[in-house]
Amino acid sequence: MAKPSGVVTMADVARSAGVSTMTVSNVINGRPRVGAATRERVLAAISDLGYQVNLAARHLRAGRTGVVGLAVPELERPYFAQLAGRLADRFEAHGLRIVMERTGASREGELDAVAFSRLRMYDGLILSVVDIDPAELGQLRTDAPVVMIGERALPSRFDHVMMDNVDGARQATAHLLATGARRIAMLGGDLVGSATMPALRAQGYALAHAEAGVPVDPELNVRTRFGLRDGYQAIRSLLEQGSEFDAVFALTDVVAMGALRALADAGLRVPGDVQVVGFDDIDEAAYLVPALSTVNPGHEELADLITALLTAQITGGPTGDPQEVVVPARLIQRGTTTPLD
Amino acid sequence: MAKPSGVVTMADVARSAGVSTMTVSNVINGRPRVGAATRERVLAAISDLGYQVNLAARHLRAGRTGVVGLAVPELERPYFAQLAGRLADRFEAHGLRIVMERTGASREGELDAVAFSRLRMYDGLILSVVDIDPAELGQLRTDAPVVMIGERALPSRFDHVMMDNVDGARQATAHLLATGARRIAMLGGDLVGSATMPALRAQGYALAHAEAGVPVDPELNVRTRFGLRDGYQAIRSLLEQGSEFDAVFALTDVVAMGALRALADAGLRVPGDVQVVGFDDIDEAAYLVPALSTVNPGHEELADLITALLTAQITGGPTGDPQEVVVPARLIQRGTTTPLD
DNA sequence: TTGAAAGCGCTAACAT
DNA sequence: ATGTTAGCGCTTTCAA
Repeated sequence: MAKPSGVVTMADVARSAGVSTMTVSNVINGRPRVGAATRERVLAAISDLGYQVNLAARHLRAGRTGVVGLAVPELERPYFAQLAGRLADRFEAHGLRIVMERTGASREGELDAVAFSRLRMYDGLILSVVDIDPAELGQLRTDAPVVMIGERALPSRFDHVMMDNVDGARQATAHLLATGARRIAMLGGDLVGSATMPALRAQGYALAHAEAGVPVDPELNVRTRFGLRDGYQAIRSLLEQGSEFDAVFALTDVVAMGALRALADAGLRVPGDVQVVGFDDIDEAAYLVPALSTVNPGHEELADLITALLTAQITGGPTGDPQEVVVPARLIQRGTTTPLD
Repeated sequence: MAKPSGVVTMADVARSAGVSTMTVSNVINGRPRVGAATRERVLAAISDLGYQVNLAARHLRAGRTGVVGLAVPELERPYFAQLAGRLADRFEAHGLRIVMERTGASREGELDAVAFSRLRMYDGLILSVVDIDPAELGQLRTDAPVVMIGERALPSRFDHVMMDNVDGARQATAHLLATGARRIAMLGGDLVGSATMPALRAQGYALAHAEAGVPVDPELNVRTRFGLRDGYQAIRSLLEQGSEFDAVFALTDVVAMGALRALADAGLRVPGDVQVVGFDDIDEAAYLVPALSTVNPGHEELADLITALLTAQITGGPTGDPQEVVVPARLIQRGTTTPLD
């Protein structure tokens, strides 16, 4: 029977089986030196009492949880949700579980909520950095396994896996230009910043223009957030202010989805009147009608690298110099752009 | 300076500030009886040393972590990702953080991975039950705050928040029938089971048919999983086997998206040739072209209820009889169905 | 207002 | 093969 409190401890099991807590611990953790008869008795007592290990206690003592944290800006962004699924598959193979939490895309969220304390509940952390300042990275615990993902950050002492934002955006824009587009609206870009996702993708956009000798019209960039509604509104405002454009480069597929809806509402045909390219190659992109042309940032490679780097840190401790890896991106042509022949 | 290990404990801070660990604890937890000067000194030492509380230790001793677990079948399913976002907003207002993990939709995952042990790391758990057996529910720790979500389960001693799967599906199907559809393909339904989501939604489908006096043709139900590709394949197989249908009830919006793509590939127009209704009202539904008619399961009410029930348990202990609440669903008519005039 | 002592449940290290 | 001792870092008494 359970104690009045309802919580059964290892000591209760030990008492009930007539052994020491150490023996119970050995049985639970599958350690070898336990007699068969004793093991049976302990197992019986465990199922009798409905005992479950207290992970907090184990963690406190053993210093590991078997849990890897994944901290992302928003839980509901398909890109991150799908990344989480891929990572969960991979880490499972290493006996580790992924748990996902959100930072709110704020410096505060990224530092305070995740790095400062929660880290202690994880064996390792995968942190999607959006708004953090490289200087503040120094505040993170030095010895905890961390892999950063996301935009290019200044050199830090953490492993860092990145997609090729600039080149991906360059490919997308170049394709649009090659098919004859000359006035390409950009949804969500940042033409002035430097190391954030919106800035990097805008750089690729500008680069493709430069390579093609086509001037960039800043009026065609709409600063916006990255929800469905944001993409919708961006097209609306472009239309309302009378801007002319023959193509759209949306900084994310989600924004592209919002844009496609707004274009349809305005009676503009895709790709006949306006071509559209997104970025991220989320699962939904291939299933839209017409299917969304987009940039695949290298999902599998990213997930493989993140897993390899973090498990190496977890099992091997600090692994020399921090790695900084960029995974190549590639354009996926689908129905929202005109094929080149 | 940190100890050689790199881990700064409360004792280090206490030593550095010339106080006891108890005073440090009091400062950190904002407890009243601490002198202003002492508080300053402690705070200075904390930021000096880069101290962070060890949540495992706190949890072990105090039994709380400030973390609420959300265990769902798949991290990447938009319905759950969007639910997570809503819950995170609400729990934040209570000073609690949501972390999300997956069960893999298996009994084993739901019981073993989540309920049995991980629960010990959370102040409370929101568990999406898919495959669990009510009998096994008895094995869960009695005293931990738990709210179950999802399908109708047999009475248990846990609070349980449900959407109205049967009535939602009934509304969707009834609308299709009212607009003249007579052969409604069902994607993902389970015509024989009883208390799972596929079975409940299939019951609503059958109920609407019965009410309209239209027979159900079991050949029009395609058993399938709930990914985009699954919806796509389901339509393909229906088409290949020559089944005729004038409407589609997809058990989830994601399946509906896959179906829409397959219909377009087959040259069938929506809603002209085939009407389509989904279920879940995920954010994407409103932005598809044409926009997806679907069933809104009451997102905000569900999130409000879950939050209220769980925070009540966390702050107030066991709250008498377990609640079982069903939130009404409502049909959202959009572009994939023919409007009734 | 502050501190000392005790112990949460578990496991590493060392007996036996 | 099993038990004993000690202590992970924190917070709850209770005392000063």
